[in-house]
Amino acid sequence: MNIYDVSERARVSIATVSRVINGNPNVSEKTKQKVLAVMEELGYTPNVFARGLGLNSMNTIGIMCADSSDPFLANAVYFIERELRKNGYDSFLCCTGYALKNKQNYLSLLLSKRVDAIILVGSGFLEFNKKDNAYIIKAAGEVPVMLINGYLNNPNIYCTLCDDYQATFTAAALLLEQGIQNILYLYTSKSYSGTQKMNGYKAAVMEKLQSVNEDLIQCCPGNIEAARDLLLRLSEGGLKFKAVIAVEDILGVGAIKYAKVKKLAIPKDLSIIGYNNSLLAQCCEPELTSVDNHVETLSISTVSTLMRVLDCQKVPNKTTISNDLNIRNTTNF
Amino acid sequence: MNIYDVSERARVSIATVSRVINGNPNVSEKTKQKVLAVMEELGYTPNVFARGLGLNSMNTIGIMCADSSDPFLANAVYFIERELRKNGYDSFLCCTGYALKNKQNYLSLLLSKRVDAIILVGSGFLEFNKKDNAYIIKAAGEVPVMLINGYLNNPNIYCTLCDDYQATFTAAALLLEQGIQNILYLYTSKSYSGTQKMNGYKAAVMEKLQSVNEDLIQCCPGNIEAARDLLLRLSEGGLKFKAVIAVEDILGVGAIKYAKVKKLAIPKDLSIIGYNNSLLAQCCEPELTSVDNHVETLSISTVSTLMRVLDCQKVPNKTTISNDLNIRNTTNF
DNA sequence: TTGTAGGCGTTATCAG
DNA sequence: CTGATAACGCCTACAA
Repeated sequence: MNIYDVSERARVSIATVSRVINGNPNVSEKTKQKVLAVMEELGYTPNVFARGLGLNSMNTIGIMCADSSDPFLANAVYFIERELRKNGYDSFLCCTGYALKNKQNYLSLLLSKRVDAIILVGSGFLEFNKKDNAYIIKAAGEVPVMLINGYLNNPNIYCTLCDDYQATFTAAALLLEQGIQNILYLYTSKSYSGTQKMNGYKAAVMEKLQSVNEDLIQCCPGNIEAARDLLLRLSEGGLKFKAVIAVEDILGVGAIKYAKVKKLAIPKDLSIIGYNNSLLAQCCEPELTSVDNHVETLSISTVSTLMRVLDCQKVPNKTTISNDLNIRNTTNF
Repeated sequence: MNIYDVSERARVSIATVSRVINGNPNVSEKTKQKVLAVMEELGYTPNVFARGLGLNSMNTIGIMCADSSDPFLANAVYFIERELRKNGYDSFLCCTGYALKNKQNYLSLLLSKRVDAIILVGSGFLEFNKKDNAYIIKAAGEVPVMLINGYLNNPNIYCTLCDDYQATFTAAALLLEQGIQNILYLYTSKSYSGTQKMNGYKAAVMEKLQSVNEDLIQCCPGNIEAARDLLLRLSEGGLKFKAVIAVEDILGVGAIKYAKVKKLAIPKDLSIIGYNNSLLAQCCEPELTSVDNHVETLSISTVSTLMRVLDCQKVPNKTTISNDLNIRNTTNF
């Protein structure tokens, strides 16, 4: 079943069929209807390979995401897909994991599939060591690369970020204003957005207290038990803290579990602020105050920027989305 | 940059280059090394379109998933992707939403991309009205279709399911054995797996009590507030229940929130069992007893079945994975 | 072991 | 408005 079958049955040339398929106006209405009818009758669909061979494009965007079971990333992917669809683009999704080698492999795999652009979802794609980002910059030589929550100032790379610095700055400032001085900061990685968040926290503390206690800045694996146990150890080690700011809701939940073990009242003895405003924040008890980073807006903005890039319009290299605090019951705001 | 450039530079024919690319043994080691070196030097990658045009395959599997922000589905997609990768296949992911029309569109879109098979993740793809499943059966005429948590007995359709009937039967039986007779059953839809779950519940109740009180079977949208409010309304309407079996963890969390409002002790006044053993079950307080439906096993089994199908082996039309109860603190087991 | 040539299904350029 | 024909890049008989 190909264009020849259609042309034969419709008694026209394949060129005419091709014109009808592609909405070329240089076809008489009558011929067009005839061809359309035959295509319908035969259930004909153009072969994407043959088409791609000529056009060298499949109208497809590659999406990379380190872990689609991370609720924040999953949401972002969902919205991005939806927006791409609206614009007539399909997408490949790759769940790469966090290993650099894998990320590189998947990226070249996508390029080898001749995608029209690549979207990297989540700050996990930017390595601390700048040399390790070379593969992204190289890819941008072939197709536009969109970065969500990461920043790389290079040609053909476009970044959309939420203002993580402002978010943790505000969160810390609110706690400090209540007279809470020992704020424990829990982070998982020093990615670009991880660094932004930490800087926001430090700046707020600096502004109010003129110095930062590095003991209050702790790295922790991203699961409930690890966070809970880390806090228990720190507390037993003599560290004093009256509040926790966590860079992910799941760590915030860990802090709640810690409070439960130690029989601390929330927020009286311990205030807790999570990040991402995910479902987890509503599930726990008490419900978690959390930074809402507007993942839907972020996704929509990314896709709309990409569409303009593909349309050869001039667009800014960096777009920042503000975020705000969703206040629930783990803080006394 | 194409096969001709390579052949020219390596001073061999394109056929030889093609042989090297495809690992054909009929190439002298010396020639092979020369070609390999040139390919490396030029950074050559075969064009997938040209390749697909001849072979009519891209080594790509289409995955459809109603909502990748649903934790259960997101997990399944993650594992499926991983397994496909291991087997040398790439994948398209489509997040279709729940509207029939969209599902149909995405399916034909995937077929038009010439995927080698299609995996439908989640019971959300089987409609109650059998006629509405015709598009799936039709697709199976072109490529193998894998169904996860759905069952359709048709040629070229292969189903992998968790034993939902057994799961709810066991859950209900355990509660009944404790003397709890009024078990409220919360479901979200009458999909295939939804029906299986309900039948399991009913069978257990029938066996013990010889009759089922239909008032105890309630449909509820899949979010915390809806579940909480529904239970509040039912309770105020005079309905008595000492336990809740929910077909999703999120509804179980809703039940916990309900108990909190009514100041009911868990599990003393109200036992609750969730489903999927998701992260949510660990986040809430008390932590939720939940059916673990082994999503990783389910995914692995699906992909391995698919690989055998693509390898033209004879495989069963239906594979069932057993599941078990992860007992936490919302029950007194 | 290597090379030649035909075919895969479209699109696009010309010529009519 | 329509048709013939040359790309597009690869694979694979078949021939040497």
